[in-house]
Amino acid sequence: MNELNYCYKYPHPAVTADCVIFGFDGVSIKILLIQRGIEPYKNKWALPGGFVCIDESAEECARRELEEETGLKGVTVEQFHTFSDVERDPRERVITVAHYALVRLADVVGGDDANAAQWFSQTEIPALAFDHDKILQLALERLKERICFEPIGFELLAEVFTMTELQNLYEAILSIKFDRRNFANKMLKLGILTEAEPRREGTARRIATKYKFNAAKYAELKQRGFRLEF
Amino acid sequence: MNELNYCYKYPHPAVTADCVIFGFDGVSIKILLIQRGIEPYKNKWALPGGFVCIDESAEECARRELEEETGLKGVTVEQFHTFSDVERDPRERVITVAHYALVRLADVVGGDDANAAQWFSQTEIPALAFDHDKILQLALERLKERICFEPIGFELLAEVFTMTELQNLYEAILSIKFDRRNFANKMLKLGILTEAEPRREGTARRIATKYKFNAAKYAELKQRGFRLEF
DNA sequence: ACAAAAGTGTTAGGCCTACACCCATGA
DNA sequence: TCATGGGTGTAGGCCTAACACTTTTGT
Repeated sequence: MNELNYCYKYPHPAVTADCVIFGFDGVSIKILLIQRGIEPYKNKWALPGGFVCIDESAEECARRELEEETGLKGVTVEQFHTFSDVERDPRERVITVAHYALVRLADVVGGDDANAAQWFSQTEIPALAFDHDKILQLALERLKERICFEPIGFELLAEVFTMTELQNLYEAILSIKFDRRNFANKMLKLGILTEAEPRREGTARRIATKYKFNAAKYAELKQRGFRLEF
Repeated sequence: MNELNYCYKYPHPAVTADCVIFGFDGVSIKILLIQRGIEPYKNKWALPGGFVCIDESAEECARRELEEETGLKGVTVEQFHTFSDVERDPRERVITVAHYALVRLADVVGGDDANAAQWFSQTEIPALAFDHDKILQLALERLKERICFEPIGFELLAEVFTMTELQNLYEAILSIKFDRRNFANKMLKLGILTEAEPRREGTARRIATKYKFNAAKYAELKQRGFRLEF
């Protein structure tokens, strides 16, 4: 079963799909890495991902590999760049379609098989296999750009969250501090948040108002040509 | 020379790089297509592009194919999406890294060999080979998004242009009408335009002021964290 | 002379930013 | 009681959008 059974008239590159998975712990952005069990780069940390099968799209591959390697199921991944430099992989020519996804930290079941999947803060990231450092850097840039124009941040928070949590998230991603009142005003004015529970009257002044992301309202606004900007 | 000399343990897809080339004739956006000389889809119109060689990146391939098929040299192309659906090509599994570029219409020398390269308005686009309709649609969307945040429009105009020409370009891409004065104010306030020639005094009131894009100033502003928005 | 293009300013409303004090809770 | 976090409003500046008339030139 080690034979070279698949033959072509011209050389073909191999194609992989890799995933940059972002999480948020309330303070900083985290990235999910796996430790490689095989050569090359054995024992090095790397982005989850693997070879695209002949009967699946890159996105399907990314989701499949993500589940196999980290236990994450049903994650919405989005491709952001294809890395096609010639010398990316010592074994053979490999082109990678890189994806990113935002997940709630709590959803990661932890390495359900031997694969060590682990969350890292941006400051703790070890040297990565292949050109995964480069892929990660670009993913971070895209995340910053994206969160200004699409309500992707909510995917990182619990379904119900406080304004402070949301602000912390924006501040962590963009590395900017916002004024508390201005942030809340701006965010509420967008009209895509709903108060999750009726505020309690009288007594509880200290308990923060809880919000939910209102996906239906966002979809409606977007259809009308509304452009989110932050 | 028809032998299958390149063999792998697992099946490999072929990878192509295709280009959506935009031009502007002063009124509408144009797209450069080539007529295919070979099967499949022989005689159909298609995006310029071709198979990525084993020793070149997707971007290098896009530029090479562009020159071979349309005579356009030294164009800056940018990838915008990778199309990896399984049934894209009847011959074999083909994954395409799609690129776009903006060029001045005048720069296209015209089909320098037998390849018929021709500009089409959006409304005249014929049925395209493969899934190139889909690729083109996405490129148009990206162009719209992009022009709001990056000064890419200038690549479509002559080096020196009038405010009206620039406005026509924005209106053509975004399908929006702007107020003449507001458009000019907003654009000038960005600080990335330079008057190209000193205005003539006295006599010529009717002759429009000519501008140039000031790339140096834009680079400087951008480095300071300035974000272009339109 | 007529049509087409270009030059020119103002106003009102909305949005952004910066900023300070009080109250409730938990340690 | 003290530190922390949350709730709340305003004023000034800037940007935006809406809007009309005049001049020049080419036909």
